[in-house]
Amino acid sequence: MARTAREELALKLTVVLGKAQAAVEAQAAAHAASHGLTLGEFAVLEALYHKGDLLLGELQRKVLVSTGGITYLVDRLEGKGLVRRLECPTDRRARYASLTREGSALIERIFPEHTEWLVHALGGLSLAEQRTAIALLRALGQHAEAAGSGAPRDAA
Amino acid sequence: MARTAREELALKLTVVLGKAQAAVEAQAAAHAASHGLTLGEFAVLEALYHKGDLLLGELQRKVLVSTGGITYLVDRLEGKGLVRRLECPTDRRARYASLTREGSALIERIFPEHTEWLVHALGGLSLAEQRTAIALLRALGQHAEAAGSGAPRDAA
DNA sequence: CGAAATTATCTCAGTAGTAAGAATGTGGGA
DNA sequence: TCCCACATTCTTACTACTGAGATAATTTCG
Repeated sequence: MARTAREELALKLTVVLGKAQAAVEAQAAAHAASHGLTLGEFAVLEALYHKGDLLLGELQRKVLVSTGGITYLVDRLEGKGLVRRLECPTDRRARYASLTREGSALIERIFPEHTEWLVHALGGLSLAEQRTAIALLRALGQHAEAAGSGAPRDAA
Repeated sequence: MARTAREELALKLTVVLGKAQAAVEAQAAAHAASHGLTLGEFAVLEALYHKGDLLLGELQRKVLVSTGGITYLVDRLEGKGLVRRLECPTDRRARYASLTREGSALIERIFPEHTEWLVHALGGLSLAEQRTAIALLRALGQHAEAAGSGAPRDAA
């Protein structure tokens, strides 16, 4: 029942991938929390900051939450006065999410800080190593996502 | 306000790290769910399978949940008849978590499948690339975790 | 010994999120 | 035009988990 090298590597890679991501996410979450935001809220503000007003559906796909989740997230940000909903002139089902003046000022102020935190957190790798890691993780992610449809040895 | 290469890389690395991990986790969760388990439940069974009976505190640190979380997880597994609590003979506060016969049979059966799913999900990288990724992610995780105490430019 | 600090688990209220389905609106044929 | 499939958001019930504090047992040490 000896485990193959391939299996050994897969188990180890899964573990270190999870731990590395958790550690980086914890850093990012700590920074967001220091401004009273969750990571999801930060992600919404950041998306609106860099892309301008977005339909809730577009935002939902960008932030990677469920449809119920984006409603909940935007509700919270609206409650904090950072985001508001705008009607869509061409489709009465749809709503835009849009930064308020306060939301815009907040994200403009804290996004550079956020970047600094990430630079700090990722400082364990040289720039060249980071480039290598990006390439490997991109390939890994794309393959894993594609593998999503279909179990191993699936005939489909 | 040009962004430095270092900042650009940090942002990109954070994104691809998160996506890659999410894609792999989704695969692992899908496999666990196909046997009626959450990833947390699977992790508990796996830990007990490979390490033998563990105190709840040991298990909690291994599975990376809060103290309340491990109580909840073990409650669920006890409800499913896969795990039972045993008293500790030398410390009346403590309890061991221990696989039942069914729990043992289940994890013994599905752990190899789980490994296969991971091998499949990680197949986007060659074995050599996986070794490189493991080394990089290990360094990344260790540094990020250590950076946990102390914001960037923190004097502490 | 006995008080204080520590450790181990559990309880409880709250949180961020999912999933399914309802409500509403849109647009393309027959 | 009317109908129907689809798109978009919201609602509701639920889930997995956290964090703070409660409880109880153990260890430390004056």
